[in-house]
Amino acid sequence: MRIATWNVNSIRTRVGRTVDWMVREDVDVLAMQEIKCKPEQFPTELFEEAGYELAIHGLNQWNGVAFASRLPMHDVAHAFPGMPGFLKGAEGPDQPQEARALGVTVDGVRLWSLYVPNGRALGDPHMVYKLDWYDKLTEYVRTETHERPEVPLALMGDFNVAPTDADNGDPSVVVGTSTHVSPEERAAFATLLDAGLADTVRPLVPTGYTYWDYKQLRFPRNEGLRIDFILGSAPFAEAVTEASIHRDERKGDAPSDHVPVLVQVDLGEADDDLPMFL
DNA sequence: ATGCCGGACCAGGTCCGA
Repeated sequence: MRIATWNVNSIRTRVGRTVDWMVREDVDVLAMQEIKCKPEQFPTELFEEAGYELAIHGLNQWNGVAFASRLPMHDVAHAFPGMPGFLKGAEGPDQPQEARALGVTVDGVRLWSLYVPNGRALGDPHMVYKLDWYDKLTEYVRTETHERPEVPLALMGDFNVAPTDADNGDPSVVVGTSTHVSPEERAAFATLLDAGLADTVRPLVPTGYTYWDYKQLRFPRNEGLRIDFILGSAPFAEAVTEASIHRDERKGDAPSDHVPVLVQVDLGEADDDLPMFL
């Protein structure tokens, strides 16, 4: 199974190149972020013509997550348990949830398309929200991997953290003043992994970024960030046989500022002729 | 660098992103 994630930064603007890439790369399941539309506005036709069905979670022009899959999707969830909400000008629990998470099960694999809050600035209430979001996501992963350790689980999406200095090639993103690289955000990301996930791409793709700012010639200068990940529980991560970051998708007309990240997962199939009797 | 791009709203100006 070939599984990918892509922050498309408006699916209505990017539908052509998104479907073209999926067909070219033989993608079975794509997790999208920042679709920036409601389900009734989603351009479904090109996906369906290419043989994909859709699961869409969008509330307005902000955020929005979706899946396109060639295989049937089950158990669709519009939030993970305990997922925080956020309301501008208000703090505290029980605020309305934004469209930042979508869960589906495909071929026995639990998949999430996640758009982690940006944080906006160090000290901004939105940063408190971001860190709380990480806390609650971590708690979900702990519970899930403890209760169902045999179920392959993958968190895919835009995590809005560059976990190490090697993941930050943007000279304007500086530890001490910038979001995405602060010790608190990096600790939150590390704690999420400690809950039972592995970065499935890094071991196979040791360098490269997944995002370049539109401004300041960041892409031609290759001054980007690696903030888009496919994080897998043990049974998922052990089944990853290939991984790639598709830098070329940042080129050409009207690209997203993010590029897709793809893994090949070879999970044991019931019809395999493996020597199970051993 | 707090908005130099780019998208959504929807008609000129604001909000948002990392």
